[in-house]
Amino acid sequence: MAYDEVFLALADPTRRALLETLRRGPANVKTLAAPLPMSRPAVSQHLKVLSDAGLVMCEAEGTKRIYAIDKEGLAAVRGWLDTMWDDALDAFAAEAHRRAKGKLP
Amino acid sequence: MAYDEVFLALADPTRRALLETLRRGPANVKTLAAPLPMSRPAVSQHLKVLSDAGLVMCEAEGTKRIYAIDKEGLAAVRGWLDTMWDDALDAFAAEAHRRAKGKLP
DNA sequence: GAAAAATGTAAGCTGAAGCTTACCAAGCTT
DNA sequence: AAGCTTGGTAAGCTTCAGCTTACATTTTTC
Repeated sequence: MAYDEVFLALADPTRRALLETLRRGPANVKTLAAPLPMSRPAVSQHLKVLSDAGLVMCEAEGTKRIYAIDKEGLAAVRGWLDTMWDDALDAFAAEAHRRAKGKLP
Repeated sequence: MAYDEVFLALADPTRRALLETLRRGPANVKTLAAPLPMSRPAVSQHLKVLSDAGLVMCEAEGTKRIYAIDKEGLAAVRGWLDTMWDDALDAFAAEAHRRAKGKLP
């Protein structure tokens, strides 16, 4: 799993807006592009980035492409954050203990 | 809270590497820069981005600046992801229900 | 107080991300 | 089958992120 792709995908506000729309359920490209202040091809490009990152998946339905959130990508980010969070808590506790024991600031 | 800054900060592999080092406890700039394949000023710039995003905090100690993980930034990202996750689960369940009830694919 | 250590900042370069327009492909509709 | 709808892709432009070198600043040390 490439964290680089996932975080880079999440770094763009337009792509996060797309995800927030898809939060409520699947949608096709035209619907997704409608409220956004940019051209439809731009939205297609954003969707490709999200798709490559594993954050959304696509299913053809006639001429339409129905996009939906792919939980795998989100799970990966959650895992990374959880590890970071737990270790940071441990390090924080250890640091506090070290300070309380040794040199008081 | 500016998600833009946080996600943009996390999008860079060097900055994630810095966070993974800080996971194990606070460190100064020289120590953080040592294993990285770039100049020390570059690392300083990365630390500024992380700091602006609220992901790390800094404390002066003599001429040294001790950087440490700031849990607030991480918490913000976790919150965003959790909301996304929960809503995506609901939407997924609703979609499955809709399909099972109405037109079977 | 002069030299050294640690670090932030400015200026400049390079590559890549994001947008647009134009074009192409595939499926409905009549 | 001719035309409309939907949407992916290519080429080109512009802006910005990230790196480097050079310089300024602050605190410690001798």
